[in-house]
Amino acid sequence: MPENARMAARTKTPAAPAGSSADPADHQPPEGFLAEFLGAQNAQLGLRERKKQATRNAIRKATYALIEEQGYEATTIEQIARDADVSPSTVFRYFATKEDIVLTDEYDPIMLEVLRERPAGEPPLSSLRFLLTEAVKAVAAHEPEELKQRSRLIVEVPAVRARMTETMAQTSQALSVVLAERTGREPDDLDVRMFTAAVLGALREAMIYWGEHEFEEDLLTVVLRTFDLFERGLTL
Amino acid sequence: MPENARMAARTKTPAAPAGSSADPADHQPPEGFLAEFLGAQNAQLGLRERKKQATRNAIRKATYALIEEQGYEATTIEQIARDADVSPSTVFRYFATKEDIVLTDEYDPIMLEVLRERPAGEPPLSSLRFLLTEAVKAVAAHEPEELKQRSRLIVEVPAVRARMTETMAQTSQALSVVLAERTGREPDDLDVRMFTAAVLGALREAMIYWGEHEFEEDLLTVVLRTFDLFERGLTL
DNA sequence: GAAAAACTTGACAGTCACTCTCACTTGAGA
DNA sequence: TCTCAAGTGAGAGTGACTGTCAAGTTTTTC
Repeated sequence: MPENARMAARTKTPAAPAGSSADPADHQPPEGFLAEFLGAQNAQLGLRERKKQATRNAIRKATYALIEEQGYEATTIEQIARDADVSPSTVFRYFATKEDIVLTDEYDPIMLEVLRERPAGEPPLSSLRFLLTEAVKAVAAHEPEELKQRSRLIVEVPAVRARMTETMAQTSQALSVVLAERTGREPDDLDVRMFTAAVLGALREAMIYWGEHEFEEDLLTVVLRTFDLFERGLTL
Repeated sequence: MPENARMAARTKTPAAPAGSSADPADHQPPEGFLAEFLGAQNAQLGLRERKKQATRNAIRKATYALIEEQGYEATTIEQIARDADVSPSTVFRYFATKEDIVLTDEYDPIMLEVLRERPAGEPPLSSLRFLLTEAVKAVAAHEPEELKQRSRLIVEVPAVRARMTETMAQTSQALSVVLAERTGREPDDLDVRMFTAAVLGALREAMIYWGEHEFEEDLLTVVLRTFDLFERGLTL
């Protein structure tokens, strides 16, 4: 069920055959290298860990289905638990809040890793541009439907939006630490923190805009516009 | 985390008469013109309205006192209601969420008014700089203790921080509309929205930084640093 | 391969923010 | 003074979330 999506991501790259890599991976990795990290993980994991993954996915899948059918507010944890064949306690063991069931993704640690490996002199803004456009590409390719449903919820349900903002703020913090390191500053340098917060704040807005406008444009396009604006020094 | 899908329900805020600044009740010190608006309001209001103000203040006061003494989480609505001499129902009539009791301020409509009256050609960034530094000055002068306690809560209590972020996002939206108007764009122009979101995102970070560092610097100083960063084109 | 250790789960009871309804009171205006 | 709208308290929910404990299940150890 949920595994197929995961497996598909692992073996995918439908455009370019996996075995014979036509491109010698210069600095522009093939479509969504981020996604590969994900699949690579549950290769040879213990039974316990695999079961956990399955439960997690079952909960998320049940949640998305229920919300699709009856809306966010009307969907209770009890219903989710029933449909996912677990107890309500278990749902809360996997997700701290109801919003998290919808929002949680696990790209963060990967992004940090990738950020650390960017060329030494690269300007922070360029690093972020690379990171975030790649992330968007990966998500858009990996789970396009979830992405839209999630955006819809972010626009419509204040609690979900608030929770997303909070997780973005956490991401911002983590990115700041690495950026500070890369530019030789204290880990909690105010300028770096404000810079990162500004970028992520603008991206949040871009994402909401995208959802409000019924996904007319590509999300990637909107994100690129964000970075263009920053590259112009944020002059209006 | 509780669901706060309501909000917006409250906020009546009288429509700030633009020219009628002839206030007979002038018991408020003239620091920061923003503060004046506030005092001017409950001058000659009906008994009903004055009672409402009193109730509102009683609730806030009780809340701050209880939190001071036993912490945010440990403070329940029931306790607040008891101390403020009202029923729990009434507390919720005045504040949509528990967080709002701590956060609510009514500067927003004033800021919009002031923004509209800024000189025509002024660059958006300068307008925002003026607005927000004035707002900070006003709050710092008007209720310095609340400001600190609030900042402490914002740093320590995720729910409060999330709620503040959400209200800042609303402010951002409102400011964007006016800024768009002033620069001759569509009301929901993406660039303007991203710009405003970036500025407010950075300010949020600055405020948290200020709280995390035990208020070593002036809040105003930190805010000015934010605008300086933007004026330098956000180059790190 | 069995027993111990470590982890995961469901059941259950409880707390608390928040909603809704309804009868009652109080201030405003005629 | 009378009338009506607005504000209030009481009370009965709902549902997210927490904590605890006994009963499984997987992993580790000998």
